[in-house]
Amino acid sequence: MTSSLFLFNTSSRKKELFTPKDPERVTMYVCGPTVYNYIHIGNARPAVVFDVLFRLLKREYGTVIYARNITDVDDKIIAAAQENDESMSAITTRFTKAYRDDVSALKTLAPTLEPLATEHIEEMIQLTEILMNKGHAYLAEANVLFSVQSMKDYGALSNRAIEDMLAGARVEIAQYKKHPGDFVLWKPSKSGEPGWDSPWGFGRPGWHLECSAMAHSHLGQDIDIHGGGRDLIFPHHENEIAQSCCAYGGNFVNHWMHNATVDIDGEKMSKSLGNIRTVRDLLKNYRGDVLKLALLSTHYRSPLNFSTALLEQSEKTLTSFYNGLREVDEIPIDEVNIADTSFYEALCDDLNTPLAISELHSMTKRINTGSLSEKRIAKSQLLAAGSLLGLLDCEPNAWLQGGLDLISISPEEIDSLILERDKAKKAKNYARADEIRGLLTGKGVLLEDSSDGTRWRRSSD
RNA sequence: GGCUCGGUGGCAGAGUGGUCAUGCAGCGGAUUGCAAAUCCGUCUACGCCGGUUCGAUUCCGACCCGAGCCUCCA
Repeated sequence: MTSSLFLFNTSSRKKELFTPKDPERVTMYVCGPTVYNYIHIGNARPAVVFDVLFRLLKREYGTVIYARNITDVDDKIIAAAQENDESMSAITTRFTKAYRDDVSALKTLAPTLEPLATEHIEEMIQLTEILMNKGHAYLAEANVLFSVQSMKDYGALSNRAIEDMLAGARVEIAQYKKHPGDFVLWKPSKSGEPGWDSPWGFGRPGWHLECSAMAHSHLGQDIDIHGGGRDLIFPHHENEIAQSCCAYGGNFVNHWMHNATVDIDGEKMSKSLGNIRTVRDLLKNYRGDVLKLALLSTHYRSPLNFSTALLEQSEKTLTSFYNGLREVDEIPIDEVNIADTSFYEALCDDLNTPLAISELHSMTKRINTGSLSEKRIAKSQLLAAGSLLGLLDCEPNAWLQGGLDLISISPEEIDSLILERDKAKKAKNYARADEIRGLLTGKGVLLEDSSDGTRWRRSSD
Protein backbone atom coordinates (compact mmCIF):
# COMPACT_ATOMS: atom_id res chain seq x y z
CA MET A 1 0.00 0.00 0.00
CA THR A 2 2.97 2.30 -0.28
CA SER A 3 2.76 3.04 -3.97
CA SER A 4 -0.01 4.66 -5.91
CA LEU A 5 -1.08 2.76 -8.93
CA PHE A 6 -1.35 4.80 -12.09
CA LEU A 7 -2.96 3.29 -15.14
CA PHE A 8 -3.44 4.71 -18.59
CA ASN A 9 -7.12 5.10 -19.35
CA THR A 10 -8.01 4.72 -23.01
CA SER A 11 -11.06 6.79 -22.36
CA SER A 12 -9.20 9.92 -21.25
CA ARG A 13 -5.95 9.07 -23.05
CA LYS A 14 -4.10 9.84 -19.86
CA LYS A 15 -2.48 8.02 -16.99
CA GLU A 16 -4.82 8.24 -14.05
CA LEU A 17 -4.55 7.32 -10.41
CA PHE A 18 -6.39 4.07 -10.08
CA THR A 19 -9.17 4.42 -7.54
CA PRO A 20 -11.42 1.41 -7.22
CA LYS A 21 -15.04 1.99 -6.51
CA ASP A 22 -14.81 -0.46 -3.64
CA PRO A 23 -11.24 -1.13 -2.46
CA GLU A 24 -12.49 -4.24 -0.70
CA ARG A 25 -13.62 -5.70 -3.99
CA VAL A 26 -11.82 -4.63 -7.14
CA THR A 27 -13.48 -5.69 -10.38
CA MET A 28 -11.78 -6.38 -13.68
CA TYR A 29 -13.20 -7.75 -16.90
CA VAL A 30 -10.98 -8.81 -19.77
CA CYS A 31 -12.12 -9.97 -23.18
CA GLY A 32 -11.17 -13.58 -23.65
CA PRO A 33 -10.98 -15.76 -26.72
CA THR A 34 -13.47 -16.95 -29.25
CA VAL A 35 -12.83 -20.65 -29.01
CA TYR A 36 -12.63 -22.06 -32.51
CA ASN A 37 -8.88 -22.41 -32.89
CA TYR A 38 -5.59 -22.47 -31.02
CA ILE A 39 -4.55 -19.06 -29.80
CA HIS A 40 -1.57 -17.26 -31.21
CA ILE A 41 1.03 -15.31 -29.29
CA GLY A 42 -0.88 -12.10 -29.98
CA ASN A 43 -3.92 -13.50 -28.25
CA ALA A 44 -1.68 -14.40 -25.36
CA ARG A 45 -0.57 -10.84 -24.80
CA PRO A 46 -3.67 -9.61 -22.96
CA ALA A 47 -3.76 -12.82 -20.95
CA VAL A 48 -0.21 -12.16 -19.78
CA VAL A 49 -0.50 -8.41 -19.32
CA PHE A 50 -3.69 -8.58 -17.33
CA ASP A 51 -2.32 -11.47 -15.34
CA VAL A 52 0.41 -9.17 -14.09
CA LEU A 53 -2.18 -6.52 -13.33
CA PHE A 54 -4.31 -9.10 -11.53
CA ARG A 55 -1.37 -10.07 -9.33
CA LEU A 56 -0.52 -6.45 -8.67
CA LEU A 57 -4.09 -5.58 -7.75
CA LYS A 58 -4.27 -8.57 -5.44
CA ARG A 59 -1.11 -7.40 -3.76
CA GLU A 60 -2.52 -3.89 -3.35
CA TYR A 61 -6.12 -4.61 -2.51
CA GLY A 62 -6.56 -8.24 -1.57
CA THR A 63 -9.84 -9.15 -3.15
CA VAL A 64 -9.99 -8.84 -6.90
CA ILE A 65 -12.74 -10.30 -9.03
CA TYR A 66 -11.21 -10.91 -12.40
CA ALA A 67 -13.57 -12.15 -15.08
CA ARG A 68 -12.38 -13.29 -18.48
CA ASN A 69 -15.07 -14.51 -20.79
CA ILE A 70 -15.09 -17.39 -23.21
CA THR A 71 -16.97 -16.64 -26.40
CA ASP A 72 -18.47 -19.97 -27.29
CA VAL A 73 -21.15 -18.92 -29.73
CA ASP A 74 -20.16 -17.02 -32.83
CA ASP A 75 -20.36 -17.21 -36.61
CA LYS A 76 -16.73 -18.27 -36.91
CA ILE A 77 -17.31 -21.14 -34.55
CA ILE A 78 -20.38 -22.20 -36.49
CA ALA A 79 -18.37 -22.11 -39.69
CA ALA A 80 -15.59 -24.17 -38.12
CA ALA A 81 -18.10 -26.68 -36.83
CA GLN A 82 -19.66 -27.07 -40.25
CA GLU A 83 -16.28 -27.46 -41.89
CA ASN A 84 -15.26 -30.20 -39.50
CA ASP A 85 -18.68 -31.74 -39.44
CA GLU A 86 -18.92 -31.58 -35.68
CA SER A 87 -21.11 -29.78 -33.23
CA MET A 88 -20.40 -26.27 -32.06
CA SER A 89 -20.04 -27.49 -28.50
CA ALA A 90 -17.51 -30.13 -29.53
CA ILE A 91 -15.37 -27.38 -31.03
CA THR A 92 -15.75 -24.98 -28.16
CA THR A 93 -15.10 -27.59 -25.50
CA ARG A 94 -11.90 -28.65 -27.20
CA PHE A 95 -10.55 -25.18 -27.77
CA THR A 96 -11.61 -23.87 -24.39
CA LYS A 97 -9.47 -26.56 -22.84
CA ALA A 98 -6.64 -25.79 -25.25
CA TYR A 99 -6.86 -22.12 -24.32
CA ARG A 100 -6.71 -22.82 -20.62
CA ASP A 101 -3.75 -25.14 -21.09
CA ASP A 102 -1.92 -22.59 -23.20
CA VAL A 103 -2.36 -19.61 -20.93
CA SER A 104 -1.57 -21.69 -17.91
CA ALA A 105 1.68 -22.76 -19.56
CA LEU A 106 2.40 -19.05 -19.77
CA LYS A 107 2.36 -18.94 -15.98
CA THR A 108 -0.84 -16.97 -15.71
CA LEU A 109 -3.24 -17.43 -12.86
CA ALA A 110 -6.74 -18.59 -13.58
CA PRO A 111 -9.14 -15.66 -13.48
CA THR A 112 -11.67 -15.59 -10.70
CA LEU A 113 -14.42 -16.26 -13.20
CA GLU A 114 -14.51 -17.54 -16.76
CA PRO A 115 -18.09 -17.02 -17.84
CA LEU A 116 -19.32 -18.72 -20.99
CA ALA A 117 -21.55 -16.85 -23.40
CA THR A 118 -23.83 -19.85 -23.88
CA GLU A 119 -24.50 -19.95 -20.17
CA HIS A 120 -25.75 -16.38 -20.17
CA ILE A 121 -28.26 -16.38 -22.99
CA GLU A 122 -31.05 -15.52 -20.58
CA GLU A 123 -29.21 -12.43 -19.33
CA MET A 124 -28.53 -11.36 -22.88
CA ILE A 125 -32.18 -11.66 -23.82
CA GLN A 126 -33.10 -9.60 -20.80
CA LEU A 127 -30.57 -6.96 -21.71
CA THR A 128 -31.94 -6.80 -25.22
CA GLU A 129 -35.45 -6.42 -23.87
CA ILE A 130 -34.39 -3.52 -21.71
CA LEU A 131 -32.82 -1.83 -24.72
CA MET A 132 -35.96 -2.42 -26.75
CA ASN A 133 -38.13 -1.00 -23.99
CA LYS A 134 -35.97 2.06 -23.61
CA GLY A 135 -36.08 2.76 -27.30
CA HIS A 136 -32.42 2.01 -27.98
CA ALA A 137 -33.10 -1.04 -30.09
CA TYR A 138 -35.44 -1.99 -32.91
CA LEU A 139 -36.53 -5.06 -34.72
CA ALA A 140 -35.76 -5.32 -38.43
CA GLU A 141 -36.19 -8.45 -40.50
CA ALA A 142 -35.95 -10.65 -37.42
CA ASN A 143 -32.76 -8.90 -36.28
CA VAL A 144 -32.71 -6.79 -33.18
CA LEU A 145 -30.42 -3.85 -33.78
CA PHE A 146 -28.98 -1.26 -31.51
CA SER A 147 -29.63 2.25 -32.73
CA VAL A 148 -26.42 4.23 -32.38
CA GLN A 149 -28.26 7.49 -32.94
CA SER A 150 -30.27 6.84 -29.82
CA MET A 151 -27.20 7.36 -27.69
CA LYS A 152 -25.73 10.78 -27.37
CA ASP A 153 -22.15 9.85 -26.57
CA TYR A 154 -21.83 6.97 -28.97
CA GLY A 155 -18.25 6.86 -30.22
CA ALA A 156 -16.68 8.56 -27.23
CA LEU A 157 -14.21 5.82 -26.36
CA SER A 158 -12.77 5.59 -29.85
CA ASN A 159 -13.24 9.29 -30.42
CA ARG A 160 -15.27 9.10 -33.55
CA ALA A 161 -18.40 10.87 -34.62
CA ILE A 162 -21.43 8.99 -35.84
CA GLU A 163 -21.53 11.19 -38.93
CA ASP A 164 -18.03 10.07 -39.92
CA MET A 165 -18.81 6.44 -39.71
CA LEU A 166 -20.22 6.29 -43.20
CA ALA A 167 -17.10 7.76 -44.74
CA GLY A 168 -14.81 4.88 -44.08
CA ALA A 169 -17.34 2.10 -44.40
CA ARG A 170 -15.74 -0.56 -46.48
CA VAL A 171 -18.41 -3.09 -45.98
CA GLU A 172 -21.78 -3.47 -47.55
CA ILE A 173 -24.42 -2.16 -45.23
CA ALA A 174 -27.58 -4.12 -44.63
CA GLN A 175 -30.58 -2.28 -46.06
CA TYR A 176 -32.67 -2.75 -42.96
CA LYS A 177 -30.32 -0.75 -40.75
CA LYS A 178 -31.56 2.69 -39.80
CA HIS A 179 -27.99 3.85 -39.53
CA PRO A 180 -24.92 2.13 -40.96
CA GLY A 181 -23.38 2.00 -37.51
CA ASP A 182 -26.26 0.10 -35.97
CA PHE A 183 -25.17 -3.28 -34.74
CA VAL A 184 -26.83 -6.58 -34.04
CA LEU A 185 -27.99 -7.52 -30.58
CA TRP A 186 -29.89 -10.59 -31.63
CA LYS A 187 -29.96 -12.34 -34.97
CA PRO A 188 -32.06 -15.17 -36.35
CA SER A 189 -30.53 -18.63 -36.70
CA LYS A 190 -31.23 -20.68 -39.76
CA SER A 191 -32.28 -24.25 -39.28
CA GLY A 192 -29.26 -26.32 -38.45
CA GLU A 193 -27.55 -23.38 -36.83
CA PRO A 194 -27.32 -23.22 -33.06
CA GLY A 195 -29.84 -20.95 -31.42
CA TRP A 196 -32.18 -20.24 -28.56
CA ASP A 197 -35.79 -19.25 -28.32
CA SER A 198 -36.36 -15.58 -27.71
CA PRO A 199 -39.14 -12.99 -27.95
CA TRP A 200 -37.84 -12.33 -31.49
CA GLY A 201 -37.76 -15.93 -32.56
CA PHE A 202 -35.14 -18.63 -32.66
CA GLY A 203 -31.75 -17.01 -32.82
CA ARG A 204 -28.46 -16.13 -31.20
CA PRO A 205 -26.77 -13.12 -29.68
CA GLY A 206 -24.61 -10.62 -31.50
CA TRP A 207 -20.98 -10.55 -30.54
CA HIS A 208 -20.94 -7.52 -28.27
CA LEU A 209 -23.88 -8.51 -26.15
CA GLU A 210 -22.26 -11.17 -24.01
CA CYS A 211 -19.66 -8.92 -22.42
CA SER A 212 -22.23 -6.36 -21.35
CA ALA A 213 -24.51 -9.01 -19.92
CA MET A 214 -21.82 -11.04 -18.18
CA ALA A 215 -19.90 -8.10 -16.80
CA HIS A 216 -23.13 -6.80 -15.30
CA SER A 217 -24.30 -10.07 -13.86
CA HIS A 218 -20.95 -11.05 -12.34
CA LEU A 219 -19.26 -7.76 -11.54
CA GLY A 220 -22.16 -5.39 -11.20
CA GLN A 221 -22.50 -1.77 -12.12
CA ASP A 222 -19.52 0.46 -12.96
CA ILE A 223 -16.69 -2.01 -13.00
CA ASP A 224 -13.21 -0.79 -12.18
CA ILE A 225 -11.20 -2.07 -15.12
CA HIS A 226 -12.07 -3.43 -18.50
CA GLY A 227 -9.24 -4.67 -20.62
CA GLY A 228 -8.52 -6.17 -23.99
CA GLY A 229 -6.57 -5.71 -27.18
CA ARG A 230 -6.40 -2.33 -28.84
CA ASP A 231 -8.20 -3.70 -31.84
CA LEU A 232 -11.30 -4.17 -29.72
CA ILE A 233 -11.75 -0.48 -28.97
CA PHE A 234 -13.93 -0.13 -32.00
CA PRO A 235 -16.43 -1.51 -32.50
CA HIS A 236 -16.49 -4.06 -29.71
CA HIS A 237 -15.92 -1.95 -26.63
CA GLU A 238 -17.71 1.03 -28.05
CA ASN A 239 -20.73 -1.17 -28.49
CA GLU A 240 -20.43 -2.69 -25.06
CA ILE A 241 -20.53 0.80 -23.63
CA ALA A 242 -23.59 1.61 -25.70
CA GLN A 243 -25.42 -1.48 -24.54
CA SER A 244 -24.48 -1.26 -20.90
CA CYS A 245 -24.89 2.45 -20.39
CA CYS A 246 -28.18 2.63 -22.24
CA ALA A 247 -29.59 -0.40 -20.43
CA TYR A 248 -28.23 -0.08 -16.93
CA GLY A 249 -27.17 3.54 -16.65
CA GLY A 250 -23.88 4.46 -15.00
CA ASN A 251 -20.47 4.57 -16.64
CA PHE A 252 -20.14 0.83 -17.20
CA VAL A 253 -16.35 1.01 -16.83
CA ASN A 254 -14.07 3.39 -14.96
CA HIS A 255 -10.71 2.39 -16.44
CA TRP A 256 -10.39 1.16 -19.99
CA MET A 257 -7.09 -0.55 -20.72
CA HIS A 258 -5.87 -1.79 -24.08
CA ASN A 259 -2.76 -3.65 -25.01
CA ALA A 260 -1.06 -3.10 -28.35
CA THR A 261 -0.59 -5.81 -30.93
CA VAL A 262 2.09 -8.40 -31.41
CA ASP A 263 3.65 -7.82 -34.80
CA ILE A 264 5.62 -9.88 -37.25
CA ASP A 265 7.98 -7.84 -39.41
CA GLY A 266 6.24 -4.68 -38.37
CA GLU A 267 2.79 -5.94 -39.26
CA LYS A 268 0.07 -7.00 -36.92
CA MET A 269 -0.20 -10.71 -36.31
CA SER A 270 -3.68 -11.80 -37.22
CA LYS A 271 -5.55 -14.75 -38.46
CA SER A 272 -6.63 -12.88 -41.55
CA LEU A 273 -3.05 -11.96 -42.46
CA GLY A 274 -1.97 -15.53 -41.95
CA ASN A 275 1.24 -14.59 -40.13
CA ILE A 276 0.39 -16.19 -36.84
CA ARG A 277 2.54 -18.13 -34.39
CA THR A 278 0.45 -20.30 -32.14
CA VAL A 279 1.35 -20.55 -28.50
CA ARG A 280 1.08 -24.29 -28.86
CA ASP A 281 3.81 -24.43 -31.49
CA LEU A 282 6.04 -21.98 -29.67
CA LEU A 283 5.81 -24.08 -26.52
CA LYS A 284 7.47 -26.91 -28.39
CA ASN A 285 10.68 -24.89 -28.52
CA TYR A 286 10.44 -22.48 -25.63
CA ARG A 287 9.27 -22.76 -22.09
CA GLY A 288 6.19 -20.79 -21.11
CA ASP A 289 8.29 -18.58 -18.82
CA VAL A 290 10.33 -17.52 -21.85
CA LEU A 291 7.23 -16.58 -23.81
CA LYS A 292 5.84 -14.71 -20.86
CA LEU A 293 9.01 -12.72 -20.29
CA ALA A 294 9.17 -11.95 -24.00
CA LEU A 295 5.63 -10.58 -23.89
CA LEU A 296 6.51 -8.43 -20.91
CA SER A 297 9.74 -7.10 -22.37
CA THR A 298 7.91 -4.31 -24.18
CA HIS A 299 5.47 -1.96 -22.51
CA TYR A 300 1.94 -3.25 -23.02
CA ARG A 301 0.79 -0.18 -24.92
CA SER A 302 3.56 -0.43 -27.51
CA PRO A 303 3.57 -2.86 -30.39
CA LEU A 304 5.81 -5.81 -29.73
CA ASN A 305 7.80 -7.11 -32.62
CA PHE A 306 7.90 -10.84 -32.29
CA SER A 307 10.96 -12.75 -33.43
CA THR A 308 13.18 -15.66 -32.67
CA ALA A 309 15.82 -13.21 -31.49
CA LEU A 310 13.41 -11.86 -28.90
CA LEU A 311 12.77 -15.35 -27.56
CA GLU A 312 16.44 -16.23 -27.47
CA GLN A 313 17.18 -13.09 -25.54
CA SER A 314 14.36 -13.75 -23.10
CA GLU A 315 15.68 -17.22 -22.51
CA LYS A 316 19.14 -15.84 -21.83
CA THR A 317 17.72 -13.30 -19.45
CA LEU A 318 15.94 -15.94 -17.42
CA THR A 319 19.04 -18.06 -17.41
CA SER A 320 21.08 -15.22 -16.02
CA PHE A 321 18.56 -14.72 -13.22
CA TYR A 322 18.69 -18.40 -12.43
CA ASN A 323 22.48 -18.41 -12.59
CA GLY A 324 22.44 -15.83 -9.87
CA LEU A 325 19.85 -17.70 -7.85
CA ARG A 326 21.81 -20.91 -8.09
CA GLU A 327 24.81 -19.23 -6.51
CA VAL A 328 22.73 -18.36 -3.47
CA ASP A 329 20.70 -21.53 -3.35
CA GLU A 330 21.81 -22.19 0.23
CA ILE A 331 20.99 -18.74 1.49
CA PRO A 332 17.60 -18.54 3.16
CA ILE A 333 15.11 -15.92 2.12
CA ASP A 334 13.34 -13.39 4.24
CA GLU A 335 9.99 -11.73 4.04
CA VAL A 336 10.48 -8.56 2.07
CA ASN A 337 8.16 -5.73 1.35
CA ILE A 338 8.31 -5.70 -2.41
CA ALA A 339 6.32 -2.49 -2.42
CA ASP A 340 9.44 -0.69 -1.20
CA THR A 341 11.41 -1.47 -4.34
CA SER A 342 11.94 0.36 -7.61
CA PHE A 343 10.64 -2.78 -9.23
CA TYR A 344 7.26 -2.27 -7.67
CA GLU A 345 7.32 1.41 -8.41
CA ALA A 346 7.84 0.61 -12.08
CA LEU A 347 4.85 -1.71 -12.14
CA CYS A 348 2.74 0.89 -10.43
CA ASP A 349 3.56 3.34 -13.18
CA ASP A 350 1.13 1.93 -15.72
CA LEU A 351 2.70 -1.52 -15.65
CA ASN A 352 6.13 -0.50 -16.85
CA THR A 353 7.33 -4.07 -17.15
CA PRO A 354 10.49 -3.34 -19.17
CA LEU A 355 11.67 -1.01 -16.44
CA ALA A 356 10.62 -3.54 -13.81
CA ILE A 357 12.63 -6.21 -15.57
CA SER A 358 15.68 -3.97 -15.54
CA GLU A 359 15.29 -3.90 -11.76
CA LEU A 360 15.39 -7.68 -11.80
CA HIS A 361 18.79 -7.40 -13.44
CA SER A 362 19.88 -5.02 -10.76
CA MET A 363 18.77 -7.42 -8.02
CA THR A 364 20.65 -10.21 -9.76
CA LYS A 365 23.72 -8.04 -9.85
CA ARG A 366 23.48 -7.55 -6.12
CA ILE A 367 23.17 -11.29 -5.68
CA ASN A 368 26.39 -11.70 -7.62
CA THR A 369 28.40 -8.93 -6.05
CA GLY A 370 26.95 -8.12 -2.65
CA SER A 371 27.96 -9.08 0.85
CA LEU A 372 26.27 -12.08 2.39
CA SER A 373 23.52 -9.98 3.89
CA GLU A 374 23.07 -8.03 0.68
CA LYS A 375 22.84 -11.27 -1.23
CA ARG A 376 20.18 -12.47 1.13
CA ILE A 377 18.08 -9.36 0.66
CA ALA A 378 18.59 -9.34 -3.08
CA LYS A 379 17.60 -12.97 -3.40
CA SER A 380 14.50 -12.40 -1.33
CA GLN A 381 13.57 -9.42 -3.45
CA LEU A 382 14.24 -11.14 -6.73
CA LEU A 383 12.02 -14.06 -5.82
CA ALA A 384 9.27 -11.80 -4.52
CA ALA A 385 9.46 -9.68 -7.64
CA GLY A 386 9.44 -12.78 -9.80
CA SER A 387 6.37 -14.06 -8.10
CA LEU A 388 4.57 -10.79 -8.74
CA LEU A 389 5.20 -11.41 -12.43
CA GLY A 390 4.54 -15.11 -12.21
CA LEU A 391 8.13 -15.98 -13.06
CA LEU A 392 11.22 -17.44 -11.41
CA ASP A 393 9.32 -20.13 -9.55
CA CYS A 394 11.63 -23.00 -10.58
CA GLU A 395 14.49 -24.53 -8.67
CA PRO A 396 17.53 -22.90 -10.29
CA ASN A 397 19.14 -26.19 -11.15
CA ALA A 398 15.92 -27.56 -12.55
CA TRP A 399 15.65 -24.54 -14.80
CA LEU A 400 19.27 -24.62 -15.89
CA GLN A 401 19.34 -28.33 -16.57
CA GLY A 402 15.79 -28.87 -17.59
CA GLY A 403 13.18 -27.63 -19.88
CA LEU A 404 12.67 -29.07 -23.26
CA ASP A 405 14.31 -32.26 -24.33
CA LEU A 406 17.01 -30.66 -26.34
CA ILE A 407 19.76 -32.78 -24.93
CA SER A 408 20.25 -36.23 -26.32
CA ILE A 409 21.87 -37.73 -23.27
CA SER A 410 20.65 -38.89 -19.89
CA PRO A 411 21.63 -37.26 -16.59
CA GLU A 412 23.21 -40.56 -15.54
CA GLU A 413 25.46 -40.59 -18.57
CA ILE A 414 26.35 -36.98 -17.95
CA ASP A 415 27.28 -37.74 -14.34
CA SER A 416 29.42 -40.65 -15.26
CA LEU A 417 31.24 -38.63 -17.91
CA ILE A 418 31.81 -35.87 -15.39
CA LEU A 419 33.28 -38.43 -13.02
CA GLU A 420 35.58 -39.75 -15.68
CA ARG A 421 36.64 -36.24 -16.57
CA ASP A 422 37.41 -35.48 -12.93
CA LYS A 423 39.72 -38.43 -12.81
CA ALA A 424 41.39 -37.37 -16.03
CA LYS A 425 41.83 -33.87 -14.63
CA LYS A 426 43.39 -35.19 -11.45
CA ALA A 427 45.80 -37.19 -13.58
CA LYS A 428 46.50 -34.00 -15.57
CA ASN A 429 45.18 -35.73 -18.62
CA TYR A 430 43.68 -32.52 -20.00
CA ALA A 431 43.38 -33.91 -23.46
CA ARG A 432 40.86 -36.47 -22.28
CA ALA A 433 39.17 -33.92 -20.04
CA ASP A 434 38.68 -31.56 -22.96
CA GLU A 435 37.53 -34.40 -25.13
CA ILE A 436 34.76 -35.12 -22.67
CA ARG A 437 33.83 -31.47 -22.43
CA GLY A 438 33.65 -31.32 -26.20
CA LEU A 439 31.55 -34.45 -26.36
CA LEU A 440 29.03 -33.02 -23.91
CA THR A 441 29.01 -29.61 -25.56
CA GLY A 442 28.04 -31.36 -28.73
CA LYS A 443 25.06 -32.78 -26.92
CA GLY A 444 23.98 -29.44 -25.55
CA VAL A 445 25.50 -29.89 -22.12
CA LEU A 446 27.75 -27.23 -20.70
CA LEU A 447 30.23 -28.12 -17.96
CA GLU A 448 31.20 -25.66 -15.28
CA ASP A 449 34.13 -26.33 -12.98
CA SER A 450 34.11 -24.75 -9.59
CA SER A 451 35.81 -25.23 -6.28
CA ASP A 452 32.92 -27.48 -5.22
CA GLY A 453 33.34 -29.73 -8.20
CA THR A 454 31.91 -29.85 -11.66
CA ARG A 455 28.31 -29.13 -12.46
CA TRP A 456 26.40 -28.88 -15.68
CA ARG A 457 23.60 -27.04 -17.35
CA ARG A 458 21.92 -27.03 -20.67
CA SER A 459 23.68 -24.84 -23.17
CA SER A 460 21.56 -22.00 -24.40
CA ASP A 461 22.03 -22.59 -28.09
C1' G B 1 -10.58 10.43 -46.18
C1' G B 2 -11.53 10.42 -40.45
C1' C B 3 -9.46 9.01 -35.69
C1' U B 4 -5.25 7.20 -32.85
C1' C B 5 -0.08 5.94 -31.89
C1' G B 6 5.01 5.67 -32.97
C1' G B 7 10.22 6.78 -35.11
C1' U B 8 16.23 6.14 -29.26
C1' G B 9 23.09 3.27 -30.15
C1' G B 10 24.47 -3.48 -34.12
C1' C B 11 19.75 -5.51 -31.82
C1' A B 12 15.92 -5.35 -27.92
C1' G B 13 14.02 -1.49 -24.90
C1' A B 14 13.04 2.44 -20.71
C1' G B 15 13.35 7.43 -19.71
C1' U B 16 14.40 12.62 -19.11
C1' G B 17 14.60 20.00 -20.35
C1' G B 18 21.10 20.22 -18.13
C1' U B 19 26.23 13.65 -15.04
C1' C B 20 24.02 7.02 -15.64
C1' A B 21 18.73 3.50 -18.21
C1' U B 22 18.93 -1.71 -18.57
C1' G B 23 19.82 -6.28 -21.30
C1' C B 24 22.03 -8.90 -25.52
C1' A B 25 25.98 -8.60 -28.98
C1' G B 26 31.17 -6.36 -29.71
C1' C B 27 35.91 -4.91 -27.74
C1' G B 28 39.77 -4.87 -23.57
C1' G B 29 40.92 -6.97 -18.84
C1' A B 30 40.37 -10.17 -14.13
C1' U B 31 39.38 -15.21 -13.02
C1' U B 32 40.04 -20.42 -15.21
C1' G B 33 44.74 -26.18 -16.81
C1' C B 34 41.09 -24.84 -20.96
C1' A B 35 36.17 -23.32 -20.50
C1' A B 36 31.58 -21.74 -18.31
C1' A B 37 29.53 -18.56 -14.79
C1' U B 38 30.82 -14.05 -12.56
C1' C B 39 33.30 -9.39 -12.10
C1' C B 40 35.77 -4.72 -13.88
C1' G B 41 36.34 -1.36 -17.95
C1' U B 42 34.71 0.28 -22.87
C1' C B 43 32.50 1.85 -28.06
C1' U B 44 27.96 2.90 -31.11
C1' A B 45 21.58 7.02 -29.73
C1' C B 46 17.79 9.90 -29.58
C1' G B 47 13.95 10.44 -38.09
C1' C B 48 14.44 15.54 -40.73
C1' C B 49 13.93 21.04 -40.49
C1' G B 50 12.67 25.19 -37.80
C1' G B 51 11.04 27.60 -32.98
C1' U B 52 11.00 28.40 -27.45
C1' U B 53 15.23 28.15 -23.90
C1' C B 54 21.30 29.81 -20.89
C1' G B 55 20.54 24.64 -22.53
C1' A B 56 16.15 19.89 -26.12
C1' U B 57 16.45 13.35 -27.58
C1' U B 58 12.83 15.42 -23.97
C1' C B 59 8.34 21.26 -25.02
C1' C B 60 5.96 23.66 -29.71
C1' G B 61 5.25 23.71 -35.23
C1' A B 62 6.05 21.85 -40.16
C1' C B 63 7.91 17.73 -42.88
C1' C B 64 9.35 12.61 -43.98
C1' C B 65 8.60 7.50 -42.68
C1' G B 66 5.97 3.48 -40.17
C1' A B 67 1.88 1.11 -37.55
C1' G B 68 -3.22 0.52 -35.70
C1' C B 69 -8.67 1.28 -35.94
C1' C B 70 -12.74 2.74 -39.19
C1' U B 71 -14.58 -5.11 -41.60
C1' C B 72 -13.90 -10.69 -38.01
C1' C B 73 -9.60 -9.72 -34.94
C1' A B 74 -6.09 -9.66 -28.61
